[in-house]
Amino acid sequence: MAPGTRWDRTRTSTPCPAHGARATRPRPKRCRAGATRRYGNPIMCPTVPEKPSLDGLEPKWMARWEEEGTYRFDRTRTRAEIYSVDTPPPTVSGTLHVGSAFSYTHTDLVVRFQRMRGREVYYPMGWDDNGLPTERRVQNFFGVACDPSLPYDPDFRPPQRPGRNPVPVSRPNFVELCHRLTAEDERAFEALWRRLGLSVDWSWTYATIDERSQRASQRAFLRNLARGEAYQAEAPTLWDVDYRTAVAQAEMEDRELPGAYHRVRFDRAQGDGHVEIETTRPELIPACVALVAHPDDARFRPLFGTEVLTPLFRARVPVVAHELADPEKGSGIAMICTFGDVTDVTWWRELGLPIRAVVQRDGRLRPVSWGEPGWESDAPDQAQRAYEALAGLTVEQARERMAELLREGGQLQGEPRPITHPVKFYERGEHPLEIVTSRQWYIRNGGRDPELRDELLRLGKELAWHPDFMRVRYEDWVSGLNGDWLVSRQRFFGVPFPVWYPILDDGAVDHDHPLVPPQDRLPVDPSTDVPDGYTADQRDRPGGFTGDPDVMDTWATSSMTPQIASWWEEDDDLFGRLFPMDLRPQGHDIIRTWLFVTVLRSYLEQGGLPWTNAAVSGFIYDPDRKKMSKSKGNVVTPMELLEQFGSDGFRYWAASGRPGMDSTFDTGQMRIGRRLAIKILNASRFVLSRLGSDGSVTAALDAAMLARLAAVVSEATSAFDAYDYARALERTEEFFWSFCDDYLELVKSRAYGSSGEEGAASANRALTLALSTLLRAFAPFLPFVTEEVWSWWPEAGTGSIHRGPWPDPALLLEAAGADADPAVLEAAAAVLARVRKAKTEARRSMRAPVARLSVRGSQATIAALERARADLVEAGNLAELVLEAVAGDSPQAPEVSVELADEADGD
RNA sequence: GGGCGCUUAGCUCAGUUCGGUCCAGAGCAGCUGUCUUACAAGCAGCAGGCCGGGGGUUCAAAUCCCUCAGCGCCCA
Repeated sequence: MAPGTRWDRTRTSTPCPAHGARATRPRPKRCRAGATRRYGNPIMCPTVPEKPSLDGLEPKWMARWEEEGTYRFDRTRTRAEIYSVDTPPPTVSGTLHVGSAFSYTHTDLVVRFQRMRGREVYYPMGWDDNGLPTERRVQNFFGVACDPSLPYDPDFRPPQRPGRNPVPVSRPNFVELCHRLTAEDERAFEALWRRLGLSVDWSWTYATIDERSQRASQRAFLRNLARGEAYQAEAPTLWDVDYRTAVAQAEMEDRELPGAYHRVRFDRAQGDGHVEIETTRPELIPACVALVAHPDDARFRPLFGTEVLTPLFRARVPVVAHELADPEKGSGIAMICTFGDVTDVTWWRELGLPIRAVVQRDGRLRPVSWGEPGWESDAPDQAQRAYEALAGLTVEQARERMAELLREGGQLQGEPRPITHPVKFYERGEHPLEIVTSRQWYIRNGGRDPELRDELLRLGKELAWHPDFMRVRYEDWVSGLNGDWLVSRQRFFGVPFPVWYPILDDGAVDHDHPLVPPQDRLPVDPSTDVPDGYTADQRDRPGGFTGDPDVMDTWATSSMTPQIASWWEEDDDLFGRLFPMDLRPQGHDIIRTWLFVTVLRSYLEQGGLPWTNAAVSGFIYDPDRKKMSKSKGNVVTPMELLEQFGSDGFRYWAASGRPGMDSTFDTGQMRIGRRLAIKILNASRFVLSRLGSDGSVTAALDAAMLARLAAVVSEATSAFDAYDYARALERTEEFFWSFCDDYLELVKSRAYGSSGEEGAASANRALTLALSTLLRAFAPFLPFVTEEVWSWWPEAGTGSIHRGPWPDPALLLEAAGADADPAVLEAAAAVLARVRKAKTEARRSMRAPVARLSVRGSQATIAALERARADLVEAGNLAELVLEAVAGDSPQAPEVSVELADEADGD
């Protein structure tokens, strides 16, 4: 909607809260100040269907919104007018999950509200197709495996159906297959999102592996490098042996696993005696570099500074002291290996121990020559014989074998003692993580830098969290970081590091002087592109260069989505209008990963927050409080639900999940949502199909209803302003049902003209105003049915409800008039309820006539009822209504007595 | 082991900021009626709970404090 059309005028010179501002047949003489009458003469409305239905609404309006560009973003608006959303790009290789549709709906609710409030919404979609999930899916789907040593085959075709053994393919071929499969996945996602009614402007869609994203990711990395925020280091690294890649702290998780304490004897090197340690990883004895005990532990104090001999391998290792050694654990003294766990890394680093690594990157023990430098032994031949039995085995196999060897040598005390203990895993992995030493890229994240950490904590306080308590998770995570962010991944489908290394004349790679491209060359692929000053034939030759073989952690790209979506460094004008963005919606499970790294990158690059609001959605559980998962077989695809309950029904359920709260998967709620949508159709048909003459609001009952509605709108608005869409829906819905059950029943006869033209005009005015208001208040939740009804309006065709203005309580109060009193409606509804009750108890129809209804109540109540007398009489089908005020203030409910007419007289 | 959240009717949940007149609520399911000129996919009514347990503060607690238990998530 361009500025200067309908809604603008609505808000300025000629407010017409009912609908558009353009009146077809204005009757100025009946207009009160500021209220243009729209429907002068009775208009029978041919656009209202005889039998309204929800069927087919989704395809109809999906297509219309696309055609008309309803959700198109107008980039000429200023930053203050724009509401920009950093949509979390869904992982397209993942399953289309009910939980995703749930949380993406939450974003859309807020977005639609903001759009109706007049903000120009920038709501793009992105696809996260970069990374491991895609690689795995491609491997399984096509039956291939990436072998980076192979050359590109331009004629490659994947097997018709995946064979037993994967077909090796080159990296470029593999990447092609990744693109091919993700393109299909993206189509399925887009179809779902459109059907769900997300008001995305699809012309701004991006993918985390597309060229612009790669450029942004590489550009940010080069800038981090130039500022010293990115660095490479040769360091112990968490390593997944199945995926053959390094893993960051954020991707690691603990799992409880059975294990066993092996009590192993180490002989003292000087003099007699021995020391017994307990270990769950005896296979690492050849990697043992020291024994460690707590400095205060009197049992071991005499040993500090002495040496012991490792069993079987007879390597001399020192006994050292460190506070992290737990006197309560095992025998109180532990072996330090390079590396069995993260504590070993700490000890190794802080105690300055040597490295004796045995686990290679495939998770097997590597060959070692005992007696050589680094592998000294008092008995090299014996050590070598023992080790030959282990080399080449996996760590699990080696553990078994080692236990046998120790048992044979008499160095195992007793039998292994089974325990359960937490073991570190890559979150997607199947085997425990190993720790290997390798050269990797890191980005500083405050884990080793208190000043940076404090800045990040400060930003966490600056960010508006919805709900607020989610901030704590961020703060806990930032405070608990103990190392920089490892961003290298030894994978294939990802954004490569834009870096090459010179190869010296002796063939050694000079990692200390990386070659980087100028930023205007980005994106580059160092495996095919050539650094400036070199030629292609110098690749991997002495005196030439070699490309960095790794790709970046997917989070290294995903952390840049605010910059990518805002066209950072690509379109400065646009960036200035979008950044920092207004909203980041996301799940609470990825606060530590996504939200955190995004704040980090934005701080490093822009010096501040990437967005002002973070809205956190909860999870979906099945009714047994179990997390829904594919393995439990309780997953329903979202598309099935949308088809069964309608998109509006599904959205109703999603909208009832309060921000940040986990919700139960509940098709009952979806059915209620669908019923609400049907009710809206029917009530709207009643109001619109027989629009009579429309005047000003003169009846007290009508004014009361509008005043009450104004209060509801105010409440819904402030709830939405606080991102509490669930409360906004609840309040609107509560009003709507009583509007239908009480007000509509009370006003029905008068609207039909039973009490003359003025009464009917007042009723029609109030009805159309209320309907227009309710439709717009429901529009964010139920975009399809509200749009459908909006289109029935006689002047429809001029615009979408979703570009209409959010209801304004002031206009409702103005229409209601100064002396509007909500108590009139309340009192009348309460009395009507008593009449219904009497009829129900007498098992009579609701139409059954009442001979006499008498009400005794306080002055105020009786006065209120008096003002609704005629409506009450007609709604209750009363022959006689006696209202009697009792003196004094009686706060009790009025006494109501109902005398039904004889059955013969009425029905 | 630490942090956070949750626990209200058979089920799903409001209400807890800031204690009192929404304080014990809604919807669903159940039961009983009712074809009413927008809607039987509707409407009306009925019944359902010592607000997780215990203790405390207060004239007054679902609401504030302490404690215990169960469930869930995050982190060690």
